[in-house]
Amino acid sequence: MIQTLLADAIARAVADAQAAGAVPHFEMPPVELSRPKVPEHGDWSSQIALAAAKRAGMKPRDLANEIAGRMAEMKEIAAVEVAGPGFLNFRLSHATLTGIVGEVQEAGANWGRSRTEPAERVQVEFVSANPTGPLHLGHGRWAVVGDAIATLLEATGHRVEREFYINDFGNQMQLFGESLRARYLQENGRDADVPEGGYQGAYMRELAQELLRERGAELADAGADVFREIGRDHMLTHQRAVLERIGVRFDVWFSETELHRAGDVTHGIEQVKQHGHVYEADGAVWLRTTDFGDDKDRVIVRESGEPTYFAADIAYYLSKKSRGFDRLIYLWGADHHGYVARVRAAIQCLGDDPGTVEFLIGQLVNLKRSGQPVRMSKRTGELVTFEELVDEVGSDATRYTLLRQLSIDTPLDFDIDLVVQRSQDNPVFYVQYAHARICSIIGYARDQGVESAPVANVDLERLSHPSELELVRKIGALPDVVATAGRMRAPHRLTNFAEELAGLFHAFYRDCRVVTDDGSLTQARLHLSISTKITLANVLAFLGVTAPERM
RNA sequence: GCGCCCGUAGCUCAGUGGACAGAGCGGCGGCCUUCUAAGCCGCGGGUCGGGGGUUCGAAUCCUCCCGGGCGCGCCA
Repeated sequence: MIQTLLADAIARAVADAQAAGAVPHFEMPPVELSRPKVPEHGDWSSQIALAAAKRAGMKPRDLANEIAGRMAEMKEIAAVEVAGPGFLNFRLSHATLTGIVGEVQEAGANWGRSRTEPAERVQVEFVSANPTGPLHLGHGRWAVVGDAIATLLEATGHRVEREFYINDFGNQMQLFGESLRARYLQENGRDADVPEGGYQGAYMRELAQELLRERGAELADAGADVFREIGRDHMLTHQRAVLERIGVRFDVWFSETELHRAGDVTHGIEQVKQHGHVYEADGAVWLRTTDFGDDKDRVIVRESGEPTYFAADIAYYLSKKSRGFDRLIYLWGADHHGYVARVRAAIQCLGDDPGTVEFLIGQLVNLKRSGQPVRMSKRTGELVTFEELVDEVGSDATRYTLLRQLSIDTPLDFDIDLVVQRSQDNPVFYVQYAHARICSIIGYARDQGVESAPVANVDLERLSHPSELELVRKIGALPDVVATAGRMRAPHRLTNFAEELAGLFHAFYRDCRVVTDDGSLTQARLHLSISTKITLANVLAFLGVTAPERM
């Protein structure tokens, strides 16, 4: 890759200058290359001279000049200049630049992927909803984001497992079972009331009707826990189906109840006791999480002898740990951020390194319709489910919108009316349109009897128009963009890239006609189009969005 | 009160300590006998919430203040 080549060359130039006595010896900071915003600053730029000037005891510009003088001969570089306070600006040779078009085609579907050393085995846990109701938009956001982060990690060379933690234990589940039983009895014409604080939503009635269709009246005498189990399974099936529809698949569905049944929670409590940090007070068992920065200590076994949810969290962590991952990523909603400190503290109470565990906290989603907030409340049943949203909006637009502009730190406004519009308000179509347009051009060329020649036989150096070269530069940036997006767990960088790339393609389309009488130019532009198509398709694939051939 | 997050154009938001802070939308005005007008071009628009500090250099890091979101159970 170009930037590693340049970085190595810079390091070598510094070493040469030191050997020649032109530059004193000093410890080199890491060499970073970036793409300047303005074309006048070249294709790649490095601030190494500014960063190292102090250590070298030289003026930045002098140091930069020493480096530049030793790199001018490189065949990949057309020019290297020192600019501003001491930036090194590199302009690639025409052959190197246009050669990117060939690189892309060689890589094909792998264009944009890279390796990270060391490669890690990573688990990403996300969504992790209660099976007491349908998924809502918040869950949908985490589903899409978690999946995209997992995909990015895979694209940068890591091995990833996606896991859904099923919160199917405790009072809420019991209440859910009782509520379902009441609805079922009502459907059978019996007298029953949904308990105080129970689940009133319309979906509970539908679920009861579903049971009636499947099982008739045979459950009339069954207890709440039977309904709890059956209801749980039905809700999970529904949740899984919606997730499938937006292309999110989990490798593991992990049940909290199973954790209890297998004795792992009890075992986990024993294990944490062995590390100290545990004491008894007020009849309960506490973990001294304040030893590791938590606000207050936390109960792990209640006065009643029941383990707390937190105890299950510890057991769950131990389960993850026992499965041998190098890194654990938890993706939680903002409403759970208060738990980060205690889980992290618990990990330290177990003597483990919290550095291998990441907690990504995402902000909430405000659903709007024509600018007006849509109220969502599970209890009253007045809610827009994620499924209804996908019905109305479609998978591509849903995914894209949820991934876009998503530093997950920012609350997201999701306006249904804007998202369903097939217009400029909706960037997903802008990007998809560029892809479809390219397909159309390739089809047109074929109709004109122009088939693309093997890229090795094409004179890519015929590409010279500014719009062509800008497009090539953008295409060449994909591996770097993917690597950064993965490292920063920031999939929205890919939507930004996709929109910029689409924009540059449209500019190219405006300025440069692909199919002309000039045979070699036609081939060069056709291959530029093909490489753009590959790049767009790969980005969209990383985002889980389709790349249509026609629109 | 304490903790975490946020505050960038009228709106929604990009911006990994670097060069004059960007995009889309909205507003106005142009471009289809030529490869998809779901497109392109032009015009406007900013005390990067505010004050201090660190740095050769700050929207970015530190600190205080203002404004907003979320969280602070032996619930899950």
